[in-house]
Amino acid sequence: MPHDLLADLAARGLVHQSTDPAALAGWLHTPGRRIYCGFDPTSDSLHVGSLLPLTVLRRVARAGHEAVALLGGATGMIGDPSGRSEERNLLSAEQLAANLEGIGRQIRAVLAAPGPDGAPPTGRVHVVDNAEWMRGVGYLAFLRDVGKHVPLSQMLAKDSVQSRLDRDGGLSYTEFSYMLLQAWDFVHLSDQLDCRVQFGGSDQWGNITAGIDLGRRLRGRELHAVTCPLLVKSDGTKMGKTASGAVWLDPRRTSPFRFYQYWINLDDEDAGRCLLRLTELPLEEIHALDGLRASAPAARDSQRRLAEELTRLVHGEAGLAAARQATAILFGQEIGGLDDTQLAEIFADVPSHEFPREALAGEGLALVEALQKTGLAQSASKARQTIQQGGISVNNRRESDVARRLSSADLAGASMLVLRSGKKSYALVRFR
RNA sequence: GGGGAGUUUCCCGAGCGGUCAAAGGGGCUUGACUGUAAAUCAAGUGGCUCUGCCUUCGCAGGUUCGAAUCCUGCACUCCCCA
Repeated sequence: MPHDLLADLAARGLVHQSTDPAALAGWLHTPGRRIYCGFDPTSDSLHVGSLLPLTVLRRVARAGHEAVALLGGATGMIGDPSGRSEERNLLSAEQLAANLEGIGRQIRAVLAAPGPDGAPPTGRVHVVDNAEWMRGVGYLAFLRDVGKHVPLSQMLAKDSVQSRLDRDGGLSYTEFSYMLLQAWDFVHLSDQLDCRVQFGGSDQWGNITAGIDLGRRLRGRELHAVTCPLLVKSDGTKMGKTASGAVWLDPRRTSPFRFYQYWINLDDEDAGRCLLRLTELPLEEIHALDGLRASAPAARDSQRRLAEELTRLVHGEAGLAAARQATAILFGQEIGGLDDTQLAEIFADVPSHEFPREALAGEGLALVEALQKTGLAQSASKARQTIQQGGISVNNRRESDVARRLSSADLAGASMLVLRSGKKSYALVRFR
């Protein structure tokens, strides 16, 4: 277990900027210190992008300190303009409540999950919602107690404000005020929990320093900031984005299998960086994996290890087992000998289409039609072309006959069969 | 307000009145190679009851045996001058 939190973060490339390192190290010298990081309730699930700050909170709790996860129940009413090019749409109260409930549950689960050593973080974990203390604050009181102590020149100088003012859309007074709320959160948490460090993505620097300034002015207290670099892939795109959308932590949005596959598919450089930044594997082990990646890239040990660690962290052992099983079947040979329940489970997140049982009788169901109905091919013409090019498989066995018809002999389970286009696009066909 | 240029199939972009479903590039799909990678190479890329048929070239009309290509009107975009 790393005892020196800052050194561990730095070694893993997790520090982008920080306030005075010496003072920070001095404060952290005492065990049991509290460090907080905020999470925006913009959706009812976190996605891969939030994994970075979340795992940092785990590191905090593993290093003998206490992690404070702040849910933006109040700030979520406003919307953070940082890193945004346009004004945010306000969330409805119901939506906000659902989002808080969803991400709160995820945060607690991830922070309580066992690490690679089998043990969960030892440090205490606090999950708080800033609506708890903001709800009762009146506008006039806030302006007098907080706003009065924040110079407009400093607010205007923030990058997040500047970049928006330079744009056509500008930003509203509401979003402009966001940083005051976050600043007050920091001061409040320093009052209540003696929490003196705020951690966040590099885009949060402006908001965090606003809190530091406020703490100095209101309390004469020294607060600290640590930001991490934004997690981007080597091709410059955001981590966690795929062609089909974001990779979510919620298994209903992104199945454990697809979550696992996301990491498996990272290129070498990204896999190495993610091992370092997102997993809790010891540095020696990560360096060993770096070596293997250089000497035997084809083995893809890094990707596999990364996918295993993160899938276990987010979806538990059961989720990891399901993802592995699905992977073995999907990337294995011919599919067969499985029952419908297993098939349905493995292909849970794959598009499916149901045909009446009679479709299999007589001359059977045209493969072209099945491909079209399942959405694997956009039209019959495309379906034929793909078959001719050798891109279509039935139960993982390549099929090159354009006139192929499916019959009951093609069923992989009692009433299902599996179609595949190319290497990775699957569809489940059910007959009832 | 005056003058000019333009609107093409997912995007950019070429298109002689017939041989244009429409050059080329990008993207995307599939294959080969491979590491479920990258790069590279190859094929495909409007639809269908597919050696043919139908629908597409801003919109609506017209000329013509025949138009994305010519004419008229309308809409929108861009540039220059006031």
